[in-house]
Amino acid sequence: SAAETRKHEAFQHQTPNPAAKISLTRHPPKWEPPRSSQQKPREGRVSEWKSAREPRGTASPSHETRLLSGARIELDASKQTQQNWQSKIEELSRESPGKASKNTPFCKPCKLKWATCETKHVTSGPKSFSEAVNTSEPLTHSRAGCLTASLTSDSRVKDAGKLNPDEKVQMFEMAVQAKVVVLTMVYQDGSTQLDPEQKLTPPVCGLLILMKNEPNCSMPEGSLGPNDTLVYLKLEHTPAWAQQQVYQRVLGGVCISQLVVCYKAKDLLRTVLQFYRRDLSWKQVAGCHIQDPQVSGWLLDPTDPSSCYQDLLNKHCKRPHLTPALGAQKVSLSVNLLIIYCIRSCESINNFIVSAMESHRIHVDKEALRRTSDLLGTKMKQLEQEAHRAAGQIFLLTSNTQLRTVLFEKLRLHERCENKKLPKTTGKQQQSTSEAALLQLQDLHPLPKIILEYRQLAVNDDFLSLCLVLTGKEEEVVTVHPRAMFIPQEGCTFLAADFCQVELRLLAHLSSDPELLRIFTNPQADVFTMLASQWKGMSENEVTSEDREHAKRIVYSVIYGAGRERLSGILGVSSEQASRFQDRFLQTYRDVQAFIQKTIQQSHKKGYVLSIMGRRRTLPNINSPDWGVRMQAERQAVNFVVQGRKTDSAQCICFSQLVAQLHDELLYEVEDSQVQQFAGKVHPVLGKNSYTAPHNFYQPLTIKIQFFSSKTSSFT
DNA sequence: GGCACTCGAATTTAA
DNA sequence: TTTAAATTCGAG
Repeated sequence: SAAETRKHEAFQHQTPNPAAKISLTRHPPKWEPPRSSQQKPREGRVSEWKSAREPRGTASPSHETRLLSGARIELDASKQTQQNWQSKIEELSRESPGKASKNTPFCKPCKLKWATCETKHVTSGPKSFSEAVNTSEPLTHSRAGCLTASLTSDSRVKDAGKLNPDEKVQMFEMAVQAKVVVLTMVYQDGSTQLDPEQKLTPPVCGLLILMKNEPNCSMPEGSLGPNDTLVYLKLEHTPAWAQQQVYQRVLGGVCISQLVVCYKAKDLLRTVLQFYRRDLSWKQVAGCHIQDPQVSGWLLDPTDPSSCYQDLLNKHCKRPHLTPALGAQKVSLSVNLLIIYCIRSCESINNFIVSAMESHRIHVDKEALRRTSDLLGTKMKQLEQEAHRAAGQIFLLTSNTQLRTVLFEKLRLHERCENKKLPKTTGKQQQSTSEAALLQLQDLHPLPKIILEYRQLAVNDDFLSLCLVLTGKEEEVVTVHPRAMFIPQEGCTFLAADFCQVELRLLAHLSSDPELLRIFTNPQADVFTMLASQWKGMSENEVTSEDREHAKRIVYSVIYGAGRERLSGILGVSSEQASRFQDRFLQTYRDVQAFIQKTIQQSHKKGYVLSIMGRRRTLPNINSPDWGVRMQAERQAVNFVVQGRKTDSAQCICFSQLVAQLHDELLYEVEDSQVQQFAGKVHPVLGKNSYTAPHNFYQPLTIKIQFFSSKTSSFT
């Protein structure tokens, strides 16, 4: 489904620069992304990425392949999806040759089969989704027709398409008056959202809707109450009045007091948002109240969320359930959804935020992307050659297995650093090629440094600017701005809000440790530097980057409950030293230790822990007789209290189009006229144009701000 | 036997 | 040391 979501747009997440906390990217005037559907879609936007499609395992992949792997993967997936659908459709065509010969999917603009059409216009432009849908529409007719026949052979299922006007009116009234609406998407192959997930989700052809007026669970399984109605509604591109009503009913939040239940509601919302892109905006979806049994199941037991609907039933539904014929089975399944509703105990979180986010499209500055791509490609090629030279052999730089062989079997670097402890891999206890390991080795041989630099380009994308020294004929220093390559909608601005060191702030807030709190009184300072100076007892100027890194690692280790062995592996020091660091930290911040102990104690007593938003995590193993199992549960308890609320915070702030969420950073697209107002909502400090922190918090929600202008490529 | 695809294990990184 | 995601690579 992710591939489906992204198949029409080159869309890429960027990780934040730790220094840039809120940045605003103004819409560059020279770019005019096509907004109206009348405009011609931009052509060939992604075609030059074709070369990036390469089979895995190629010994010496082209550098385009290595670049910006996010985009490559998405396009790759898009092509795969098309080809697979193509073969699937052809398969279906063989089943009914008469009709299907006309249905071979053609790429409309160039009249070629999808599989042979190399031009990517199918995958670009605002109309792409509907085009894709329309292309397979004849198929929808034939298959859905047969499906409808099998559904409507059950007299209880009404086909909305075959109702006479009076019945339609009746149905509409039912939809409005129903106390509960339960629904599921029906796919072209006759499966529904309740069936186990398939490798490739087939196109949606309609909805099966149960309008229930007796929302009790005492009905015999599979039977409808006298006032209940079951309707099959075909998904059509032009919203008919009935559909409009239903979707309004379902999505518009018209009757908020009434309940809509849908298993995997996010997929439904996303499908509807994409299908009715022109008629519906995310804002209309924002108010809907959908209960999602999948989410409820996860909330009830986050450790072991049921993988499919059947799992969920087996786990939470005590009744034995029958397996009747197809039509009846659908009824039974829908009714079972109601059973789940009856035993529900948690309020569903806002699926719509995620579905709106997943349906959103971001335009990319194709030229800038290509330039950057070439630039990074050149640099990486150089590094690759350097690495091969340093190693004395050709190997794949991205393969840790191959790198391990070169570093430790060929060069035997580990034998030359007996005084240092090199990290081992968690599983097999092999020599690690992680960053920590390479840092230890970098003075012994040129190769580790080259790999580190290479990984910075290939793996780490958490930079906003980077200087490249191209050692070609001339040396050249270039600055790259990955964020400048993404274009907001016209009249809009990207606004990125990044919580600064949320975990540490939350730890300070929860433990009320005076020393830790003191660190946050100075909003300008770097917390980890201050932390290092505080617990190592040196002045801030004396703190080296190594000290700072140690401080950072220790914070996380303490939060997650690492032992000294693990910590020594992370820091690259002896376990005695690691143990001393840890003791020192806990002595400096005594209330932190007290908080951790209190949390563990309470989890033992109650069997669960709560996040600040009141979300509960049950810990079945917290009183296990097995020491290892119990300790793991204790670590999970502390971890959930501190970490489990980042997600909660993300759910709290949503007044505008949330475009992406990455860990503790939220990216919004905001209308220019509302930027200031919105920034004020995200960050009260910005709204007041003052840096005074709100005094009712220990700053756990402080967000630093930075404006980034893509015009001048600079920060303010 | 070659080739494409899928899956799971192992490794690495981020927060 | 937790959770989540991305990637390689061998096996089917």
